[in-house]
Amino acid sequence: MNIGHASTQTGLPVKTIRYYEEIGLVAPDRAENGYRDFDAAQIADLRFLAQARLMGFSLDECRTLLALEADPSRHSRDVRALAEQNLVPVREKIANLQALEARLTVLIEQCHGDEAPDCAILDGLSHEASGTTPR
Amino acid sequence: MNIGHASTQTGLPVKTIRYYEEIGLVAPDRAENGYRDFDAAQIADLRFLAQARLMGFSLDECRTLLALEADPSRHSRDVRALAEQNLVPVREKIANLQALEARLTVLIEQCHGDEAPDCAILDGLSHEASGTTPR
DNA sequence: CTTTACCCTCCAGTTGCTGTAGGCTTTATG
DNA sequence: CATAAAGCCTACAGCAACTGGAGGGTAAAG
Repeated sequence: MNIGHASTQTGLPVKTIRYYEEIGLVAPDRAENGYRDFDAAQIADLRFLAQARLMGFSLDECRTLLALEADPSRHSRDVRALAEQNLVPVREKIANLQALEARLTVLIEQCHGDEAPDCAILDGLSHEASGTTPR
Repeated sequence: MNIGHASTQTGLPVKTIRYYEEIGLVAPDRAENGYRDFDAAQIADLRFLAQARLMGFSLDECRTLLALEADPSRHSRDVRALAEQNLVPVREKIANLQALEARLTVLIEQCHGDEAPDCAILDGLSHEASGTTPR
């Protein structure tokens, strides 16, 4: 199966598939004309990758997940640990974004949104906070 | 005020401040020894930038916001439009992350997390979905 | 006087792709 | 059968927004 077909089968853009090969996530054979040739197992891997990416796993985590999937002596505990690790930053991001959304919404509500230059949003950005420690 | 001091005053890492200069967001003077020299207005700009970044604005949007802040003939309507534009992807991201968190949580709950290889998470990644259209 | 702490510039790397250029191969159409 | 369109290939550049490191000058402290 050539790369275009693999793309329609997995939902991954052609470029992305080539990239995944480049970084060693899949290793398709090559036909005589140099075209990549994916077999069923590799298509399954690509689908797995697509799902794992959707679930927020990094490509590096995906690599680990693929290895776990291929390893019959794996422990589900290890997979679970990885998934739990992944959940932490997701929850953090949600919390941060919600806080952000709240602050922005308040600022927007306070801004008149008219011809005048006075603006609660600019004021908020100017006079708020300071003193977070830099690295 | 040299860059280290500017960093403690604004909470921005030294490297980031240099980067902001490189892309033209601030233009500090230079002392005779070549050190950057920030005045009060520039420190205020950096603080503004730090806040705006925290609020999720891109550096490009920050540039626009800084220009609006400096422009006495601005209309608060324009600022508000920008802030509202910014809110849309924030809300999208929240929704996506929440969906993600839900799916991941379910998978984790279903996974035994023991010595055995059977794993609901791997199964979920393998057998779920397909057929999203590639670009 | 030497150590330590800052400062400088320039270059490379990060993540996960995406776009473009230049050039084969295969397939469809006239 | 000739040509054109589609699909494949490689290789390089670029995106956001920094971060890290090398290599070297300057300034404040002991």
